[in-house]
Amino acid sequence: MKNFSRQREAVLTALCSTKSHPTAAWIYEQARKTLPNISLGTVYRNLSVLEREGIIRKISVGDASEHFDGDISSHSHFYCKQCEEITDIPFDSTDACRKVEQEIGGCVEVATYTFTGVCKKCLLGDKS
Amino acid sequence: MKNFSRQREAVLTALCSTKSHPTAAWIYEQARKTLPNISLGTVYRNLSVLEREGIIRKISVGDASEHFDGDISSHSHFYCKQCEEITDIPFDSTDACRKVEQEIGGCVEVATYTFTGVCKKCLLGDKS
DNA sequence: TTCAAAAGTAGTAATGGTTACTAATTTCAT
DNA sequence: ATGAAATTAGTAACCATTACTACTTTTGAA
Repeated sequence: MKNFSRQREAVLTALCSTKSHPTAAWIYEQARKTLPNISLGTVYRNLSVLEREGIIRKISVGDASEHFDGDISSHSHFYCKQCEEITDIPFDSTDACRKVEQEIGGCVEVATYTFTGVCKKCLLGDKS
Repeated sequence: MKNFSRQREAVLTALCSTKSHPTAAWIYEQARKTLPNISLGTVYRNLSVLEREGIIRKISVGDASEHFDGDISSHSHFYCKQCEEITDIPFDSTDACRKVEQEIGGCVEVATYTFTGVCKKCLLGDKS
């Protein structure tokens, strides 16, 4: 375990405290509760470092901003385009990664499965 | 087949003329060859309309800008983070979509599988 | 045909997420 | 301790995308 700065620790702690796949802005707000002077740039830089180190993951669902995930185990995501929530799906992609590596003769580091649609809650609650 | 405006037609033609999963900027440059006065905003608006209609698809690989795909058949993508090229993988997700729908009790409209890593060309050409 | 409503457009301004920069602070190996 | 390397707060800049506006084109019913 590396010796993280207080700021990096706060960013990681905030991210790992939730399953909501938050944005940098959300993590910034959380981290400010323990480090009121932390800056947004620091949050972005540490998220970038943590992702490069393979400690966290970045998720792009197609909306305005990037989301992050403290859970790096192989799983997938469902994005509800109505309520904009991202939920985990227990769908492993490890086998597919090996297959794709053979297919392309390259090296696959990360697989991102994103299912987009409308969640149960929104389907029921919304008469549109 | 709808009756598209010349601009919308040019955007769709440009996108369908390549397998490179281009950005809005690239499509804009292509469309300008036939419609020199087309504006970037028009390209964005038409891409957005075409996507909403299900005629094209938007792809987020995690880099700075969105990419688009004129091929809406079910397939996956490999993104080389070194040369930043996006290539097609013949990996169907239809069955997985049905599974996920049962899993969450919602409705899945699109599945995006993105494999990220380093492609064969970059692995061989680069001694890093 | 005619003409008003609807749809689409070019050009430009504004937005907002993210990155870059700078001077100051902290960390850490010697 | 001490100097180099890493990190930070704060702010400015970047740039992909969206919003806005006045104008043009299309459409469809009378």
